[in-house]
Amino acid sequence: MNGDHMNRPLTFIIADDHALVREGLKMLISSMDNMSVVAEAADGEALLEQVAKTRADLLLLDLGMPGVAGIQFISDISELVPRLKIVVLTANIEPRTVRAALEAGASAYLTKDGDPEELGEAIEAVRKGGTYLARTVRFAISDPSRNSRPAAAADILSPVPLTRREREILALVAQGLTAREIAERLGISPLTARKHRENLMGKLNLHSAAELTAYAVRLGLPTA
Amino acid sequence: MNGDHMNRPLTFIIADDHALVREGLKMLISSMDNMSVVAEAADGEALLEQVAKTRADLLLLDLGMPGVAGIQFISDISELVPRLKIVVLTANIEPRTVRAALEAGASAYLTKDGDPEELGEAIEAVRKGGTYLARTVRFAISDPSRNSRPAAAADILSPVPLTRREREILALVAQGLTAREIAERLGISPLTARKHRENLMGKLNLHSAAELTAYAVRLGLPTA
DNA sequence: TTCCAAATACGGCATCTGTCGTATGTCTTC
DNA sequence: GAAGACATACGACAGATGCCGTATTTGGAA
Repeated sequence: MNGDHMNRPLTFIIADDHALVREGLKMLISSMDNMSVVAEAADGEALLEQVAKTRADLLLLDLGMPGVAGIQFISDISELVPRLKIVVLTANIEPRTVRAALEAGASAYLTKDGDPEELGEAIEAVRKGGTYLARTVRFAISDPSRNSRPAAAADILSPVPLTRREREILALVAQGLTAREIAERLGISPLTARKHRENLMGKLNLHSAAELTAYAVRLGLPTA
Repeated sequence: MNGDHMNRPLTFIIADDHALVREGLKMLISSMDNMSVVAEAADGEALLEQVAKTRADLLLLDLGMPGVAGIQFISDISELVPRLKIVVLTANIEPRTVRAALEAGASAYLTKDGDPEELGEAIEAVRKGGTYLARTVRFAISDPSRNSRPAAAADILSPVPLTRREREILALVAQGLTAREIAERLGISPLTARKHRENLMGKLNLHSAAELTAYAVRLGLPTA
């Protein structure tokens, strides 16, 4: 074992909206050599605050947090504090999301149902300046040609950037609101709300409110 | 009270589909006095196996597991092994679900975003033969000691048991299928599929496919 | 300043959905 | 064998949705 990383402990920020999960992760990380958790956050706002206040090396980020508009949040942070390595930790294994997270600046992508050992492997890889992908999502990137998905261009096509408004609409759809309710909530015409929804479905290659809802909930958008 | 609980450690089964979360919970519990985790399970089948094989005192059950048809699973287990105390651990805070879980035989109901201290409090309460409700869901139950007597108007919605077919339909709705697609999948008439869906919404007091989908996904039904 | 993407808004049309009925066959259970 | 729950099936009607257009305003980038 090389002793160079024995000097200064690696410092972590843990961002997850479930306190119990945070606690568990904290114990996991603290039980490793030379690792210490210096901050935690349960929502996007608190996270930004902690990122600014502490000088952590590594951010363990649950993509399913409230106030964390998914991918957008990653690019914001990695632009703001490039020094901070971001390890995404989520249940979402959609190729779209994995690609987008990496392109947004994440250094690693772990899934919650993966082998806990992967956490250590990911940390090691990231510490060395590399990247790491959970075994369960490697197929999403490594070999696109062997991916026998029928859904062609639309599905694959990379980050699928949603506009701010579209993300807002998506979150409301995920709560089960109709176009009319969304329109009322946002103070716009129902027809406009419908159009946004249409555009969303077009971009995501989905074809019903139910599919859109399932997608949004899986993405971790607030559903209540 | 007999002091025999100091001799033998309380034994746990941890059931959660996220390996990382399981690991975290295991460390949390192992760090407590006289507690030990004797088994874990990532899906319903494995859980039943472990329940039969080990003689654990306490089951920490994530309601969002695949193969765990929510509430039904709780009544099955508590009927099979009444000795085993069930602590529900989930993100779902719907009054309906809380009530249903308790009536199905759960001894405690914790939420993942609750204070980690609640885990200890719940275990203590359950060990003594009592029940425990997370602070965030206490509002859901007016009087936890009585559970068979309807009291308020809210009882119209109370723990409505879903039929097997309805749970099946619910899972398909959660995947974004339309009535017609569900009908094809199950080999029944689209009108029948619609009727099942209607009944579902009636029982759950929901009013759109999107709401139904959000509900199903939150319940942890498979969404892909 | 020009240009473009984003947000706004509207309409038509086929289809699906939500809500109300009614009805029949098959089980279990009493 | 009667009662009840469950699964099946159909119809009507209003409203919402999915999909196709078009068009105006606006704010920021080139």
